[in-house]
Amino acid sequence: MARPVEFDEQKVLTNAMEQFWREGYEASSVQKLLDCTGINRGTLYNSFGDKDTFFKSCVDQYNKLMDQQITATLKNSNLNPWDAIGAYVEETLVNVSNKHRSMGCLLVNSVCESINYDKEMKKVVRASLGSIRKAVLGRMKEAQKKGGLRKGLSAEFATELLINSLQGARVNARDGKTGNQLKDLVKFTIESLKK
Amino acid sequence: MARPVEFDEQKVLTNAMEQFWREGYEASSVQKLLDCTGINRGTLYNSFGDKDTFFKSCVDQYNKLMDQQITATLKNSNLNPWDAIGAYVEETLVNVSNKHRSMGCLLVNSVCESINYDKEMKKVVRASLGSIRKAVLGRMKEAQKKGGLRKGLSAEFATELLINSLQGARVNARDGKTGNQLKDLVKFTIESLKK
DNA sequence: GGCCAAATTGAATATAAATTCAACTAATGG
DNA sequence: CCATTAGTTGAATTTATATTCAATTTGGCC
Repeated sequence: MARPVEFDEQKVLTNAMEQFWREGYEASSVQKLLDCTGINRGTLYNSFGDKDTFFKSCVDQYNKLMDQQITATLKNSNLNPWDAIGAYVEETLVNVSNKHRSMGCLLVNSVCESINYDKEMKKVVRASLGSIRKAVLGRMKEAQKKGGLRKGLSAEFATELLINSLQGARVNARDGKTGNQLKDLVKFTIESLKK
Repeated sequence: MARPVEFDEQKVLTNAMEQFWREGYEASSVQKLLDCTGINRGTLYNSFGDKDTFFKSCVDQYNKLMDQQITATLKNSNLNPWDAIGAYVEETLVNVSNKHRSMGCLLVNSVCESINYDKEMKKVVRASLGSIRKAVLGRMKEAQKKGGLRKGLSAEFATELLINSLQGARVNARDGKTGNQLKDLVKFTIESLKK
């Protein structure tokens, strides 16, 4: 029937995602996206739409990456709440390539660059932040039920505290801190939440 | 002798600083900088150099703002270390206009957007982060000397923990959190550092 | 084998970006 | 009151940028 696609959609999305992640939306020109993906100008527009649409697809790709990490750690029912949270920190800050770590977090970066994003774009950016929050909150509630949360602390506030620490770490990651330095920072926060 | 300058340098720098702060370096076109400062194209290049140079001057302007806050709080010798740190948090997260709070921190935003900045640009961006760190560290050492720092905690590590929390708060500020919500997050971190 | 549907290509277009510059303007001192 | 010095102006230039499109290619199906 029709001519088959030549590019590998996953590879294209992953490479473009890394470009946006490293340099942000504004500094990632279409030319740079073509260079890093290896696809042609027209192919990009034909298969992925304009730059805005493509960016949203790349954020979706990032969300999948995050979801994999969340599923393997926070949502791992073999782990107790604190171990799951610890595993998530280990996974996202330490067991990650230097390349990825030094780029921080695409979502955090986007929030810091975002003002001109349209409604839908902001929605996509916040979706993943929301799913991390939700997964953490579930574990915090569980920890609380088991009596493992410091007294006077709500599961909701504990969640915000952890996420604040994680987001700070993602900024510090871009500023050159090592995986272990970042882990130590967040682990201290976690200890302060435990009973 | 010569024709006197018509623009107010401080106002120009402040308005341009806010433009870069809100939208970042890449999204702030020279046209936008002309619009928000009210000066003419040629005047900008004549008096402030090219966009890179102008941006550096705006970061310097931001550094002055930060230094004022640091001087009034962290370096206020009438306050004990923890009160000085608390006052700094109050000053930067609560006693600040909604406009400024919602933009987060120019330096944090720049770190998250920075990859293309040249050496000198990164140097300027990091200068202020360094001066906050230094001022906090001074107070942490003082707190430690007075026996106010939690045992087993070095002044250096406590400083990194506080700054991590503050940087997380600056990201959350851009995500819409209120001054009090941000303060609560950072204050909890501070409490976890005290004896 | 020839035809069709869809993918690929890169040149062409349109718009916006950063920067330069020559003409113009304003205040001051001789 | 003119010459001088420096500031102001916006049009002109150059370079990027995003996007479109008509021509071309490809592989399967009748």
